[in-house]
Amino acid sequence: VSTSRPPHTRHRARGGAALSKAEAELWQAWKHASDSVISRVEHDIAEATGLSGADYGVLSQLVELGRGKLRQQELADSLSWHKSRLSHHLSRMEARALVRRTPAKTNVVLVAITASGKQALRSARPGHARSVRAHLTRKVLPAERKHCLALLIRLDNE
Amino acid sequence: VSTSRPPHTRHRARGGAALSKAEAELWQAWKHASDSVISRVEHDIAEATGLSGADYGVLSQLVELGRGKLRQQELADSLSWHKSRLSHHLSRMEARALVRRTPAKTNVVLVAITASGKQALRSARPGHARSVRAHLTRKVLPAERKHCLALLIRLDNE
DNA sequence: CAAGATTGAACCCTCAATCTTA
DNA sequence: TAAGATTGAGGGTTCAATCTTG
Repeated sequence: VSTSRPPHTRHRARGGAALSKAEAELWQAWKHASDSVISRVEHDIAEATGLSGADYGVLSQLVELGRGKLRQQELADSLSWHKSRLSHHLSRMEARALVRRTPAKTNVVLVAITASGKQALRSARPGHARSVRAHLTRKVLPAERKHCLALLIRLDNE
Repeated sequence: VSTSRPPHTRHRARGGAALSKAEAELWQAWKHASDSVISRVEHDIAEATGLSGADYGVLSQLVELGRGKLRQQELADSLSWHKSRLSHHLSRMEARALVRRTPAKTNVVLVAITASGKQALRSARPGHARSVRAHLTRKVLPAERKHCLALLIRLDNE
């Protein structure tokens, strides 16, 4: 009915040969796991505090990387976000008074967490920690932790 | 990444104690890796064929799970998608003639891949396989593959 | 010109409400 | 009522174009 079912793709993985069963399995597992861990944590935070995962990431980078303030571009880099994504997002966060933008020297914009941003972050932290533990760190056994970290870093690079 | 942890938040180490350095490290690595692997693959597919990762997932489930057709609900389950996400997405795909929806017996809608959907999928497959290999499967060493798969499944469950 | 930032259009996803039919 | 599906609103993300200033 459809395209040819790949009959024997097992022995040689040439340029565009179909994924082997093992490869497809790994890919599916990766898609599902990466999707579900992140979205569970984000769901937990949002439910408890009204902050999205993105909001939480912005606020915590501001306090942990800067001491409450960062240049916008530096913030974008630390989050691996496109600058326009950050720009749009900060507009929304600014409207909610979580951050404030102030033009600085030349071409640069400083982003600062506000008092209510700090408050929101403070009250979100415990739940965030609980959620990360429940959905990620508790499920990675101590024995595999180091190895797992190395793999994740390898996957992120290049 | 500076890490001055307020010492006075430590003694209340109930459920919500701040993440340890190791935990935070794992969480950051997870966020970055899961984000970048998926988005690299999606970017590659989109660039080569104009299909999004979501499009590709829908089309391949249709041919691999059904034989070109599936009940909408079943399709949603297999993708772990909310039904409304699938409904919206199918509307867009239907407008591009990649799939066709036909109401069946009772309350059920059958989703079928069209000829051009098959064509699009066929031409996207080799690039998809190359991309998945480049960004995921080749980076997981043979020795760690099995272990990695088990971890991913563990993370997805519960 | 280049770097930093913004904007608007188009697309995507979630949530809650709704429609339809058994 | 319940299951299957749709709809609309509202955020969120990307891309390309634009603005601004050194």
